[in-house]
Amino acid sequence: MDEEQGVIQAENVGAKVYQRLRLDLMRSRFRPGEKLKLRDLAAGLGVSPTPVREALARLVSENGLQQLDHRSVRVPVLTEARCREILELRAELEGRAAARAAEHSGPAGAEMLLAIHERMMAAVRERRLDDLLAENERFHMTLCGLARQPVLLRIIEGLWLQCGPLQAGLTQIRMKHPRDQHPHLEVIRGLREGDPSLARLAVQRDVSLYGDELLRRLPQLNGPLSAEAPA
Amino acid sequence: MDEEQGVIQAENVGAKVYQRLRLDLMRSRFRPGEKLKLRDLAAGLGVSPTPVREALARLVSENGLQQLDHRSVRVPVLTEARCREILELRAELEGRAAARAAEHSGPAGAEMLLAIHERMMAAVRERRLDDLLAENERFHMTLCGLARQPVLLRIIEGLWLQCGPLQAGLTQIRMKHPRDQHPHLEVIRGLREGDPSLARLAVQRDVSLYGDELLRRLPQLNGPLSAEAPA
DNA sequence: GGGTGGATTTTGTGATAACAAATATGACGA
DNA sequence: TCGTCATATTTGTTATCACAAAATCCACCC
Repeated sequence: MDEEQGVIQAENVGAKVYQRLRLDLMRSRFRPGEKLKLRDLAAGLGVSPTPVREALARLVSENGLQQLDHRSVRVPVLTEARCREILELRAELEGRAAARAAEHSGPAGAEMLLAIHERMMAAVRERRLDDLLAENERFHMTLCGLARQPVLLRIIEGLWLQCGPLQAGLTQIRMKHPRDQHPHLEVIRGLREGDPSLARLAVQRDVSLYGDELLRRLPQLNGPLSAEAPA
Repeated sequence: MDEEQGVIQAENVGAKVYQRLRLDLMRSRFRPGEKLKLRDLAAGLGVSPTPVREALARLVSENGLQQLDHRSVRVPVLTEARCREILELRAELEGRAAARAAEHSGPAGAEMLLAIHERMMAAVRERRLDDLLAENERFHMTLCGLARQPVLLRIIEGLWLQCGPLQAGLTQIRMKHPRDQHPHLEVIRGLREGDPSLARLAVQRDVSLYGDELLRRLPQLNGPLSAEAPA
């Protein structure tokens, strides 16, 4: 059940289901608008509805899922305003985390991030799109973890969770910057040189650059499924 | 079950229990370190353990409660570092919300806040300490609501939830600023005059002024109960 | 009298079952 | 052929139950 995603030290079934669904949402393994059915999920995971219900309740209260009509839940369909708000907050808060990371994480952190980034670029070259999304998520979460601010990290994870379903759009983006000027590399340089404001600006550039592209594609990312719902 | 706290439009029992516990935590109705027992809560609310368990799981995933040993949960006992982090983030994010509120909420918002603040001061004079805490919470949440940024509001609520148990310390603080220079009044002036940076600075002053006092008292706020746990 | 070992009780976990509401299905009639 | 109403199925909700692990208690022994 834990595949490649590192150790999950959840003991009870409810927490396991929660972490599994949460990570799947952050890595865009569900499509916006998709309705989640209790018994289907439970059967798929080989557990009873009770712990699944617990997991869904947790995700709803983090806005990782939307409560539809007091009965069913679905993967969020974001309005443009909400999506913009999330991206603004991500830029602000991930920037803050990156600056803090640059202050007191040595070059060790930079090397860790570089390894992740290179795995991500390999995934791009080889068209392994799921891995691309997973490595990108890992890059950002690792960076924010280096800030050693657990409350901030948790908030940022929550923001990723909320815009997770749209991250799939990243796989459609052909960015025009040359390979050796990817914002991630500037972030890494900021950490390596202990330059907080460089790190902050680079992260903000990454988020807003790709965020703007996602915003442009938002209708088509939501589209196929938001049309499916009312039909 | 809904007392004075405004309309709660939760339909299912689990959500009702969740909202009840959440608001009680934000308003410091529980003491740090207190262990929450499933069957006791259920009996007290006249429901079965199942929905209570759902509510507790939601609160744990928002860090409004701490998972003790993979079995029991307790009201958080905050370290100084964590408390400081929460207060820093509150200053930043509530400041951001206040600035946004000043930009596009007219004097109507200012009057609403003034009414809440005056109820709060009345509660101070008459030593109604629970009401003091409730009105203070209402002031901050109403202010942040005026920013019309639901994602940001939710994050700030989460931060209040996490430091809620410590807010009880506010009742012990005799602040030295004259009555007509309370930071809340400056916030209101910022809104009334449409001055975002005044509103931001005033909120930040409020949070850090009272936050510093709470930090000084943190050991004694945690103390009685964190001593209770190991004994 | 104090400490240790076992039994009892407490407490959380998760599956099942009973219920209710909503949705889907299908037949009948216009 | 299409709409409508009744029925059947699906689906979420919550209480109950069975179980396991932890904590408590009590007796017994040193």
